Amino acid sequence: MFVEVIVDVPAKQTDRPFDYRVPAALVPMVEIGSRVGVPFAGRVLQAFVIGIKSQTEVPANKIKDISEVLDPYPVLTPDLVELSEWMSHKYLCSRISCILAMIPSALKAKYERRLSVRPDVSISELTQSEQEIAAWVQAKKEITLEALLEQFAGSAGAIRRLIETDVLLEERMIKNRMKAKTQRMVFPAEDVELLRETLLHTSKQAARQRELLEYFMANPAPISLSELSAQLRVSTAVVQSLAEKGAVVVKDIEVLRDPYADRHFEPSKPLRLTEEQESVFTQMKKALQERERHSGTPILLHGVTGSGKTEVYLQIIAECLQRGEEAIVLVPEISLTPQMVERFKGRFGDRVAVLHSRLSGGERYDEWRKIRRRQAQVVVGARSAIFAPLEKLSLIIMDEEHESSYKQEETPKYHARDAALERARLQRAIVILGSATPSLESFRASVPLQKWSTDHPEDGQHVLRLELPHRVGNRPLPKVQVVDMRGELQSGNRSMFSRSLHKAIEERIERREQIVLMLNRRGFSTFVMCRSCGYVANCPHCDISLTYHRHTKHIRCHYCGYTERELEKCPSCDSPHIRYFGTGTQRVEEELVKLFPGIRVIRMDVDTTTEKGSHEKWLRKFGQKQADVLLGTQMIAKGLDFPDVTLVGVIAADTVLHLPDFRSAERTFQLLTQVAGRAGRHELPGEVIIQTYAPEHYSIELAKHHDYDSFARKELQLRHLRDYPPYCRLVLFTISHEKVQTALRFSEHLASVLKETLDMTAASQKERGALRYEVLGPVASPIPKLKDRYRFQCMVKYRGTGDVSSALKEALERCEEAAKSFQVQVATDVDPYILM
DNA sequence: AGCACGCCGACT
DNA sequence: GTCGGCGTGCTC
Repeated sequence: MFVEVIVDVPAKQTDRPFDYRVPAALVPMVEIGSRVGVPFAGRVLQAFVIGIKSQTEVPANKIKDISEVLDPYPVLTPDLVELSEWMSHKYLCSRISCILAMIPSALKAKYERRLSVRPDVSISELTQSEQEIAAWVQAKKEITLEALLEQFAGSAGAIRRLIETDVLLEERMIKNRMKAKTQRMVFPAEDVELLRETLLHTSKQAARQRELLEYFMANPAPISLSELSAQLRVSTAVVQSLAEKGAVVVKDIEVLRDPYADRHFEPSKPLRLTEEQESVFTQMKKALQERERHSGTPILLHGVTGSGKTEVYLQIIAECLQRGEEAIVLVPEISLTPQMVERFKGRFGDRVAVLHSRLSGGERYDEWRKIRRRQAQVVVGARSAIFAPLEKLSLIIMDEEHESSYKQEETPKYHARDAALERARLQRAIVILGSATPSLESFRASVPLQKWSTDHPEDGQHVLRLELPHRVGNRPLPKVQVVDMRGELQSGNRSMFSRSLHKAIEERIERREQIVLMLNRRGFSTFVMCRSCGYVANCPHCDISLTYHRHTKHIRCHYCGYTERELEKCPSCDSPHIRYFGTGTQRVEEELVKLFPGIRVIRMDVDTTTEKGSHEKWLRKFGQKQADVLLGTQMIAKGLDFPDVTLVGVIAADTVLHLPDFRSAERTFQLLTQVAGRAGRHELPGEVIIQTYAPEHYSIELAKHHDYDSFARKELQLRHLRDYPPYCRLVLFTISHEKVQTALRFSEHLASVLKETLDMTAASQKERGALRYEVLGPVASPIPKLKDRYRFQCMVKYRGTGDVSSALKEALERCEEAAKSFQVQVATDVDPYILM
C-alpha cells in the first residue's frame, strides 16, 4: 500500500504530494485524512494522507516507509481533504496552510529533539569540551537539543560531532501539545454475585465498605471517584480496600473538557411557527429531502431583525437530525454569545459542540474530538467551524451571512461562505444563508421562489431566496429618527449628543428602561496631536498615526506594535499642549457621566473585553439591569436581545462612509439596520436615533425606512456602473520591500507578467465565452509603509467563468525567482474585503 | 523550512 | 591536513 501525503513544511517547493510506502503493520490504521509521521530530508515530519494507491511511479531507491500513524481517527474527513485542494487553488495559497486551518491548533505538531548519552559509551577518550557536554547531558539524563545549544553556546560543532559519533543518542519526536484530561472512575464488578459474595465476607466493623457495596449492588453504573466520595461521604481508602478485594476496579479514563459544564441549559421545545416561518420551513425541508437528487439547493433567507430566523434554524436542524444527518451552524464570532449558545444547547443538549476563539486550547481540542468521535451532531461555531469533521453533514446554516468576519484576513484568506458552498457541493448538503441585510453578492445571485426552476435552472450559480418580511407577533420595526449634526452645531450645540438623543436618554433613565449606544469606532480620532503646531505622532516604521492607550499611558502602532511612553511635550515645538484623544468609547463615557450624573454605563470595547469571559460578564450585568446604558463599538450591534432596551443611539453613523472602500455604503446600511434591530424586540416599543453629518446619503436614508430592497437595487446599480463586485471579481496583490524603488520596480514587473498570462488564458478560452479582465496598478498601498517596508498594490479585476486562478498562479510562479532574489514579499488576497 | 553536501579560507 | 562558515539544491 502506498499513500500520497502533504508534508508539514511551509515552503513552496514542497507543497505537492509525496509518495510513501505503508508498512503492513500500519495498513489497517491508515486512511484518507490520517495524520502520519514520515521521514523527510533527514528528519521525521508530520504529514497528511490525501490519497491511497497500490502502485507508485517513484523509483524504489527513493521511496520510504511512513514511520507512524499519529491519531486513532483520521483528522480530516475525505470531503475536507478535497475541500483543501479547492481552497489552495481558489485562494492561491499552499495546500498545507489550508489543511492546518482545518484542524485545531492543538494538533499542529511541534518537533522536539531529545538527546541522551548512550549508556555503554566511555567518555574518557573525548576532548575536554566534549567531555563537559556529555557530562552535562548525563547529569540531566535527557535534554532537548535547543536547551543544550543554549547551554553550550558556541560549541555547536562539538555537539554535532557527539551526535554524529553516536555518543549522544538523538530521539526526534512529533509532539502533541495537548494532553487529554483524565478522570478517576470506579467500575463495580459486572457480576452482582461477586459483590454479594464480597459483602458476605466483609466484617461488621467495615461499615463503610459494606455501605459502598450495597450502593453498587443498587447502582451498577460506573461513577467518578470524586462524585462517589462526595455523595456517600466515603474516603478513597474505602474504595481502595474494595479494589484490593476485586469488587471494584479504579481506572483513569480520558474525559473531554466541557466549556459549558457548569452551566445549566433550560430545555426548550419547538415554538409554534408563524405562517411566514412555516412556508419558509417547508421549502427548506423540501430542499433537505431532495438534496441527493438536486445536489443541494443553496437558500438565502432574507428575514428582518426579529423575524424569528433562529427558530426556523432550530426546526430545520431538528429535521436534519431526525434523518440521522448532521448540521453546522456558523455565527459571527461576536454574536456567539451565551444567549446564542443557550438556544442551541437548550434545544439539542449534549448533541451540540461549540467552537469559538474564546475557548481555551484544551477546550477547543476536546469539542473538536467530541465531533470527531461522532458524539456531536450539531456544531455551532465561528468561521473555522465550517471545517468541523462531520461525516454525515447535510445542512450548513450561516447566520448573518453578510458579516465581514467570515472572511479570514490571514493566510489562507478564505471566505467561509464560499467554503460552505463548496463543501455543501461536495457533500450534497444544503446551505442556508440567513441575514436581515444580505450581502450584495448573495442577493444578486438569489432568485425568488416564484421564478425558481422556471427561469433559473439549478446551475450552482443561483440561490433560492426566501423571505420573512415581518417581525414575530407583528411587532413593528422601531421608529428611526435621523439627526443632522451640522444643524446641531449651527444652533449652538457642541456636545456629541444631539438635543433629541439627550432628551431620549433622559426619558429612559426616568422610565428605568435601557439604552444601547453605538459608536462606529473606525474613523474616530484616537491619535495624538499638538495643539500648538499640529504635530501628529506617527509610527517610525509605518505610515500610520499612533494610538493612545489610556490604561497603560502608552502610544502604540496598531499595525507593528511599536510602543512609546506618552508625550509630555511636543517633540517638534516643545509645546506642552499635547492633546490625547482617548478611544472613542472612553470619550463618550466621560461625556455621559458629565451630562447625566449617576448614570450607570457599561462600556464594551477592546479594552474591556480582552479578558476571557468578560464579554459574557458585561452582557449578563446589562441583562440583570445593573446598568442603564450599554455603550460599545460594532460588537454590540449583533444578535443581542434584551427586552427592556427601548432606545438605540448611533453617535456618528457616517464615519465609515468616507473611507476609500467600495463597500462602505453597504457596511453603513448593514450596521445601522442591525443595531436598530436591537430596539423594541419585546412588548415595549423601540426608538432609534441616528446622528450623522450626511443625512441625505442613501445608506442612511434607506436604513431609516428599513428598506433593504431599495438599498440593494440602488447599490447594485452603482456597483454595476463603477464595475465593482458583485459584477466582477477582485484579486489584490500587495508587494513590499525595504526600498521604495525595488518595491515599485518589482510591482511593475508583476503587473506586466499578470497581463501576459491573462492574455494567454483569455486567448485559449476565446470560443467558450469572454473572460474580461483588467490589471490595475501598481499604485501605492493605502498604508504605504508598514514595518519598515514600502508597499504597492496591483489589482486584477475580472468577470467571466474561466479559470483565472491557474493563470494567476502561473504569473506568481514566473515572478517567484525574482521576488526571492530581491527579497520582495508578495501577499495575495482573492476576493478581498479590506483593500489596504 | 531545514538538511546534506560541497567548496573555500583559517588554524592546529 | 582538519574545522567550520555559508551558498546551493532537494526533499517520496
